[in-house]
Amino acid sequence: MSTRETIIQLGDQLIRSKGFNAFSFYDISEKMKIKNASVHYHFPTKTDLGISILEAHRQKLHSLIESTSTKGPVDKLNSFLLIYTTIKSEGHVCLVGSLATDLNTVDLKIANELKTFADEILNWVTTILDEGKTSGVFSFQCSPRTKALMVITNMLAALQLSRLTNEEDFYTIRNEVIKGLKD
Amino acid sequence: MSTRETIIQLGDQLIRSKGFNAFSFYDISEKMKIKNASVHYHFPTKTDLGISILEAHRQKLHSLIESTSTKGPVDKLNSFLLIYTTIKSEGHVCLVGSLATDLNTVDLKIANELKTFADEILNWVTTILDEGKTSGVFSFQCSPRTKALMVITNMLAALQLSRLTNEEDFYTIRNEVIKGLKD
DNA sequence: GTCTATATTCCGATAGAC
DNA sequence: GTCTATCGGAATATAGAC
Repeated sequence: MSTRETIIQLGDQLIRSKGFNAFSFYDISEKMKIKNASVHYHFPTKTDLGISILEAHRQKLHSLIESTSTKGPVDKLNSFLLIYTTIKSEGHVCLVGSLATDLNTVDLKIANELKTFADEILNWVTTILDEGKTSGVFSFQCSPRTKALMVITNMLAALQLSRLTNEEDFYTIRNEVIKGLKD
Repeated sequence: MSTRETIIQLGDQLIRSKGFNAFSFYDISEKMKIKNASVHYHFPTKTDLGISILEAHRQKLHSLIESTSTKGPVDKLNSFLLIYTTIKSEGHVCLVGSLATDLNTVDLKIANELKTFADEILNWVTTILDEGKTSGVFSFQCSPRTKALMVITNMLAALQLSRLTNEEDFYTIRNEVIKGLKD
């Protein structure tokens, strides 16, 4: 992996473990055994790094949407839920949740990129649920978009709340989300 | 209101608008037209202030639980949901969500106080849903505690996600939470 | 591309006068 | 209880050598 990619990866982990305002370029340089100034060579400002981290997440999402495009709604939803299970196994929170709580402190460019990312996630899940409802593998009363909002908020906050109440609560919520698609 | 109470109130708003690591004692002193050092007189460390803010929230919760104790489950649930609607009207996120994403950066005392607060919220909502299920005004398949986890995660993340997708999505989620208690 | 060195700003915290 | 003044540390960022 290139230096640039490593910085993005470490920055991503730091945002999701400590928050955007709590991590520093030194945190990254220290782990890579390079100097602070070297990180600035690749990303002049912290905002530049934030944007690149968001772009990497969007790219990864686009790849996942593409690679699961021929599968059924159940498989697609499992792919979506697996994102959160992976994050939980790392003990972190998701990028959207972490940056959403810091929204008023980040550069407008980051805020806008984050909004685009959130919209893309919402649109994907809405499409999955719509397909599933049409084909009959999912059953719910409200609109696919509203159900997508419910599913996403359950998973996003499951990562945050289960840090406080009980780690197992994440899986309790995850299982109930799945059950909630068959009523 | 006393100086101490004003500091707590402003600190609370700052945590929920900018996050714990992004606000400073100067932010508070500036708005109160006093000096940085005066804030430190009331709260020697930032951790001390964080603890007091959490204690104030717990106290407020206890008062709400007490004052609604004679009401029915529907009224109690509306009181719970009103907390989030009020926060939304201010454009902020909730204290639990804000501090949960910063959990790895705060003093252990704050983390423990936050966990207690989250447990108290979960226990209250669980009790409300249990009462409602027993009396028949609420209907759901899973356990009251699991349903409480679903409701809380929906509301907590609705504040965060609706900042990004659409402000109206908060109310969409809120209404769907209510509908979800009558299936 | 990475380094040393440094400029600049900001923050948490404290000492001591009033 | 609030003030002035300041210390010490940390973080973002840049200049210029290698």
